[in-house]
Amino acid sequence: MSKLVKSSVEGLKKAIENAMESAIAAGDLPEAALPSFTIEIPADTSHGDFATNAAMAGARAFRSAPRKIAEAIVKHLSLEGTYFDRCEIAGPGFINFFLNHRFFGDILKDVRRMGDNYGRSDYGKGEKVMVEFVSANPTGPMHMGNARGGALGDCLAAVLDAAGYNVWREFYVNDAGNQIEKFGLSLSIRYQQLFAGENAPELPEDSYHGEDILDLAKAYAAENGDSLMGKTEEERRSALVAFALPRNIAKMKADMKKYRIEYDEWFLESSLHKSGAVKAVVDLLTEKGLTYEQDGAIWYKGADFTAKYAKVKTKDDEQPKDEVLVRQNGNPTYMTADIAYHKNKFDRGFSRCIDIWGADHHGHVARMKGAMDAIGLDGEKLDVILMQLVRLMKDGQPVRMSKRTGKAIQLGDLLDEVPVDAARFLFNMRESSSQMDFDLDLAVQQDAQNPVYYVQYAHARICSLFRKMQESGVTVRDCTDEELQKLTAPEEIELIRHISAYTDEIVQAARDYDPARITRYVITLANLFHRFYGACRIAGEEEGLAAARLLLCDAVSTVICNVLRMFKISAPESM
RNA sequence: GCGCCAAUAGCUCAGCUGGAUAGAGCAACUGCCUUCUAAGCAGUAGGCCAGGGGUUCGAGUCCCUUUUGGCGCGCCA
Repeated sequence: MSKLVKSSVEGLKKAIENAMESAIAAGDLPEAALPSFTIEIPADTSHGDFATNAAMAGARAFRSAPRKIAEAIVKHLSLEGTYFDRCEIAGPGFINFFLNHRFFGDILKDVRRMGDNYGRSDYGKGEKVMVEFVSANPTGPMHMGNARGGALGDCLAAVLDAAGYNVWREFYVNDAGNQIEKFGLSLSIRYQQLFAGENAPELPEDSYHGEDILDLAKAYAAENGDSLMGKTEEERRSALVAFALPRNIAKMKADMKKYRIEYDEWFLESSLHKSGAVKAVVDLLTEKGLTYEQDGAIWYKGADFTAKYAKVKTKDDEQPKDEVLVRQNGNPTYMTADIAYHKNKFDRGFSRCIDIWGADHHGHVARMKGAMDAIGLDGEKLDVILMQLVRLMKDGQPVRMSKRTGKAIQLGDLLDEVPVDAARFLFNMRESSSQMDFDLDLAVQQDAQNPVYYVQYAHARICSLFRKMQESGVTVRDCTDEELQKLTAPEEIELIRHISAYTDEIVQAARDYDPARITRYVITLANLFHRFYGACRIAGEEEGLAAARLLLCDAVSTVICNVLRMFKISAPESM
């Protein structure tokens, strides 16, 4: 919360508690432990600026009707030294509080003073947190789901940063394991098909059928000819993977950069295998007596650890299954590497790790958290955000997005068509837990009906207004309290009230891992501004009032810019 | 079968740890530019918050259940 709002709310809470104590002492309320109650902002402003349910919450403790309790509280309430100048009892027993007008002026002064830093807080106390997101397989191009994950992860990281966390963005590259095997196989067959025609093997059903594989094989052939035809299958695959993988990774980096996402680190899974960290996990679990061998594979006895984070199966015949750590063929599974990866993260000093996964990975969540406990870490410190998958809609019809069909719209294609501003904004309008349709037609529309333009337009309008005022020598300036008192129109008050909530919105978005909250916030801010703009004029008004309104516009501009900058969306000065 | 996510206006979705008369944007209809950007504003209309139980001062919100949709339950990742 901004300091002003915070001190107002905390001061109010204290005042109410004091009032209850006084009421008890005076015999107006029976002896009882003080109930816990909340202070909230009423939806309807005629119910005051803040309201408390203290009287209703205390109905049971004080064994009395809420309105009677409210009367006792109000009788002993002192608003001395707070921003509130009156209160009233309403409805079933709410006590509504009305802010002194001085509060609104002070908010504007606060915004002007803090500027780019308005909205930032020390809520996170500098805690080191990692947000790992996208982490797409490097075996093929990124898709729509990665576009949502990218916008979500990057903006969540930005929100955490603004809320006072020390944030690290990371991309985990699965450049090892089965998928890479399959990648090599697919490349090898495509390569052979280029030279051997009908004599070449067919692509197996479960390999990669996308055009990108063929393109990579062709690119290799163009540079190196048919030299691999005479080599062994193993040599051919490793040469092709060594050629293709860096290209795919470079493409992912380029796409992410185009999407305005800069990672602190691209972490290679292969490094965990090379360093022995994966094997060390198996050894560690074995030391703890949590492994056994069966059918030539090494298994993890993790059912009890997993159970802590998942609902336990009720039926006796459905025991939670153990997991394979090392396959019969000697290769560790994805899970083993992932345990090693998360151990590595915590070893690097992150006190909290946030992973953004597609909803199709939800079965993995409880296992990974449990595994953290199993290796002596704390599964509670691993937070997984499950993102429901995106459906791409075009002409009202869903477009399929399978990597293997080769027909799917890829992230790169999307960014060629859709402006980055629009993509980042639209993907952050829905909270991660809801399935969403991405309307391609709407996103591509640059002129109208696209919410990102609604917000940008509010900013451009303010800039234009400033230019206009500048022509007659008027610029934004500090205002006296007396001048700020002139902002009394409902449109002005509503707008300032919303501005005052910004810092708290960021804290809540950080707490809930929900950056979409800020997107909605800024849309509402734009809406309130447009209403204000329609109702209140500046040019031609009395000088003091004009100056106060100009300061209000400046505060709106500051908040819109701060949001858009945080989300890496441009804020044009004219449209 | 078991589990995860969801179900709110014609459509897409908000609704903050349970609060007062359930909101917004599209779409529809009616108004508003000789004055700061009409990419805007004001207004009208639109609802058994999927159904049914329960918890309490009070439920769209919490619990149980039914129905419907999406996604999982691999020596895949």
